This record gives sequence, C-alpha cells and structure tokens, in this order.
Amino acid sequence: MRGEVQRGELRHDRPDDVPEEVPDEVFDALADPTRRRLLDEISSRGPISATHLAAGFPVTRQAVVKHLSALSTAGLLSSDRHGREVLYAVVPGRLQQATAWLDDVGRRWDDRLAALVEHLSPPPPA
Amino acid sequence: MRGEVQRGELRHDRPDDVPEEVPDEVFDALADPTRRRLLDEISSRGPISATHLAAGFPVTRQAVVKHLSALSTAGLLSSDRHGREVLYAVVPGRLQQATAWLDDVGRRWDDRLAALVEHLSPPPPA
DNA sequence: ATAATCTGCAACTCAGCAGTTGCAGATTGG
DNA sequence: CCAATCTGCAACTGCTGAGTTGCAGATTAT
Repeated sequence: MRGEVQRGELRHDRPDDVPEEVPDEVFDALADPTRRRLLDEISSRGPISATHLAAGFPVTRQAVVKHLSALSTAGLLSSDRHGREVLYAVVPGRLQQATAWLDDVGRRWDDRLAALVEHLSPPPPA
Repeated sequence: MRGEVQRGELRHDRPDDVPEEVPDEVFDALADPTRRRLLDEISSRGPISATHLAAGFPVTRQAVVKHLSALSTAGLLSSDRHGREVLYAVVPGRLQQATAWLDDVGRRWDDRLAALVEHLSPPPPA
C-alpha cells in the first residue's frame, strides 16, 4: 500500500478565499512573545516611541519597529507622529475580536457537553 | 556615527526564564489558521480521529497529526485511544487562559484612558 | 490467515520570519 | 551652522515550522 489516500476535499461549502471568519493577522501578531511584551509595555506606559521601547528589550530598534509594524497591521496599535518621533498606542477594541472567537469555540463546546449530559441523564423519577 | 547604541538592558526585574506570566504555547498553537480551523471542527463535530479530520482538510494526515500534537501540548485538546483510533476532544478551560491575558491588556488600557480623561476634564463650574 | 485501516516515527524540502548591519533622510538643540 | 537624535529603507543571515514522502507496527474485519 503506497501513498495513503489522504488529502480529501472539504466537506464544508466555504469558499477558498474565506476559510474562516476570524481575524487572521490578530492571532498572527499575538503569536510572538516579544510582540505580546510590547503590547504589555505600551498598555502600561502609555504612548511611546520605538526607540524608547527598544531600550527595554534585548533586541535592536529595527526588530522592535518590525514588531510594531506587525501589531499596527493587525489593528492592535495606532501610530501618531509628534515632531521627529512616532508614538505608538494601543487600540483596545481590536482585542475583543480575538476573544470573541475564543469564546465562540468554548461556548460551542460547552453546548455540546450540555446536550450530551441532557441526553444521557433522563429526568429523575418524581 | 556607526552602529547606533541600541540593545539596552531590561528595566523590569523579571528573571530571564520567566519573561511573562502568559501561556506561551497556547498563543503559539492558536497562531496557525489550520490549527484554529481544526479546533473549530472538533468543537462542532465532537471527538474525532486525525484521519477523519484530515479528510476535510487540504493537507495530509501527517500534517493534521502534527497540528493536533501542538494543540495537545498547549493543553487545548485531549486525546483518548478507542481501539485502533485516537479521538481528539476540546479542553475548553484552557481557552480562558488566553482570554485572560487579552482581557488584562485591554482592561489596563481602558484604565489608562479613564485616568487620563479624569485628569484632563476638571469638574464643570457650578 | 490475510487484507484493509489507523496510527506513529523519521528524514527531507522549502518558505517565511525574526533579527541583524549599514546607511540615508528628517528633525530638534546648542 | 553643526552635531545629536530619531526614523526609515534595503539587503543579508539563520532558524524554525509547515508540509511532504516512505515505511513499519498495531488493530479490526472478512
């Protein structure tokens, strides 16, 4: 037996370009530990420049800038230019999109379990 | 000027091996779109084997197995062997750890904004 | 027993991303 | 004006992770 017939076609009728209604870049941005620490710092210290942030991190300023760009692309940060420096700030509403998906999965699973319990345990004799 | 004095030392006194109190593997597991779709499927269809899942995905069974392993390592899935097949199920409690961090950052930022508004707007003249 | 399934391990390829260095443009301060 | 500072762009390196193929062991069905 060679080659195992794997790689079937999808059963769901989602179009290929809309595989899920989930904020893709958001999770991607949150995946990196350094990016999460940056979000952490900014949320604590308030609007701050890349150079100032980099002073507190073990990586170069350029690396920090790339991470901030990723976070901005995901809509988690906003950047405003003040004079010669650029201050980054948190956009809190965007975080809810991530939690929404997590809650959805969790709730769906809870519903499954609840339905299962309901099905397995008939009402006690009165 | 060559070399820019970047790469400063951390200002926080966190030890290096405990950079953050955040579920690292969880975010790492949630970073991949395929893994999120797998979680999605399992939460909808209930306990299911890797082979069955792979039939609905455009990748090989092995790839699915690797993703399921990552999700299990993160504590998001549990696996039970029934006969010759292994059924994967969602562990919903673990998802709350991820949402907890997101909520923390969001709430902290909201507090900052609230304090700022409080400070900038003195009580109106009576 | 034998064929069909399902799982698991190992080695390999390949693209992407984190991080780096180097330099040039723009802005503030003395 | 000149020096210091902050930002931005581009090219390069290195590693990790997603996905693959190939095969072997275990379990069920005929």
